[in-house]
Amino acid sequence: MKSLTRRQQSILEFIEGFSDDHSYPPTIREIQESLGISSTSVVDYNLKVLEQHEHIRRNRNISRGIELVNRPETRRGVLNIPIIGQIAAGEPIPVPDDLAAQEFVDTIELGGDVLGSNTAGLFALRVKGHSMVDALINDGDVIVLRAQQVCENGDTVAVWLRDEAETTLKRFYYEGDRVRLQPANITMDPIFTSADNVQVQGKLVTVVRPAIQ
Amino acid sequence: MKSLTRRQQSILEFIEGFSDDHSYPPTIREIQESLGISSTSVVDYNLKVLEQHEHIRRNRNISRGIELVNRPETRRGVLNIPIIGQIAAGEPIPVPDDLAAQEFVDTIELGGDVLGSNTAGLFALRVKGHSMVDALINDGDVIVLRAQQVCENGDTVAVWLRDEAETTLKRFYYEGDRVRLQPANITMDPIFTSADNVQVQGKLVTVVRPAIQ
DNA sequence: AGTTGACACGAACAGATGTTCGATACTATA
DNA sequence: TATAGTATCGAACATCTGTTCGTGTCAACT
Repeated sequence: MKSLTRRQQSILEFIEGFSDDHSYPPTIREIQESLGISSTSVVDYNLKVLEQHEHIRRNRNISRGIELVNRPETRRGVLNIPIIGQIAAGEPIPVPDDLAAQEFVDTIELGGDVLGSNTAGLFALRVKGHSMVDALINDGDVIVLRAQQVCENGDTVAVWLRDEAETTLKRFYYEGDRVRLQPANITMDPIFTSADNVQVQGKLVTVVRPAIQ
Repeated sequence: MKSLTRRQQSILEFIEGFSDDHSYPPTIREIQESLGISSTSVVDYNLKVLEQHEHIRRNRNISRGIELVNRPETRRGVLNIPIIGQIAAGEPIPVPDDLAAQEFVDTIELGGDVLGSNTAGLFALRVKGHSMVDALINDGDVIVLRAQQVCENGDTVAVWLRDEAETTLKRFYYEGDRVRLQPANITMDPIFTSADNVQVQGKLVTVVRPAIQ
């Protein structure tokens, strides 16, 4: 690949800088004036070169139709999970539907490496109280769940225990007609209950204990 | 704050979606046509409302001059913390200097909202073993530390206990000539030791239990 | 000298785009 | 009913903006 002219390089850099400052790319004339180029056609010419070298992509007849390719900042991979409510032992788990009308939702920002591959249907809850120490989860922790009503053996899930009227977070195992709920803390004993007493609300994906100051 | 009209909400969502698909915001007419609105002035009217509610910022007489505010994806503040090693009860804590020669370091990607304001000198360690259940930290968790040799009362710190030759993670309290190390798990008892037996290695900032599949 | 290709220049055109204005419909309230 | 506030509509206007075209410069090569 042929290397870029000084002018082409500075145009590329300007586009990057401009896109960072604003949330949109520059127009041809903005490039022209900022770099002191005498004509828009010069910018156009060099943009065509940059396009051939696949540094940018252009959408014709579209204002500001310049897209940067290979832009690391453009890479997805950072997700904002909405924290849609709290989770406490004695309360049912809020589910994503509840946030339909909500305007301002707190979010937690996590990289894709933390969340794993499947990032669909994720939501987060802030844990209130010390009821989940057996899952090694502290007061104030944020847990990220995937909304689902069924799960596989071995999944760590948030379940609502109907008889006990409480929420808990355990590993889930079908064992014949009953269910074994195994705490993550290996020093603690499992609880057994009937299958129709447990209502799976979501599968645990990640736990975050945010900024301890 | 007054809540948004259905139309205003869909306009906002369209701008977000459009900005994600392309790397630039839509024009007023693109909003109009995509949402089946009869006139550009309606879009303009509603954009003004969105601007007053500070959902967007507008640059006048500028094509595609719509900037999304509070756009988490646009915010900087995503940090890659290097995971420089493991932490286990029986081993000293690796410190950032050790990674001088390292080329390939695993990292963990966290948003600024998780890390708090001071993000200088952060590094991460993967926890090996169940020796830190008393700090509600599981095998496989990643802890983010700030490298420092001193700390204040109440800080949760990673310390090396010389006599016991082990690493632990506790809240730290000077008490006269001795030190009280308090587990995060409220059901467990503190340990007391002399001040010169404890060597502070870093202050705990965040704990992450990555992707439980 | 002549040719070629890369790059630049200036001007003009056509369409894209933000803005504005007058008018209308709807709703809640006095 | 009258009034005010909100939301919508259609049209026109003034720029903004991408594109194109003819021309010019310069270095490399024949």
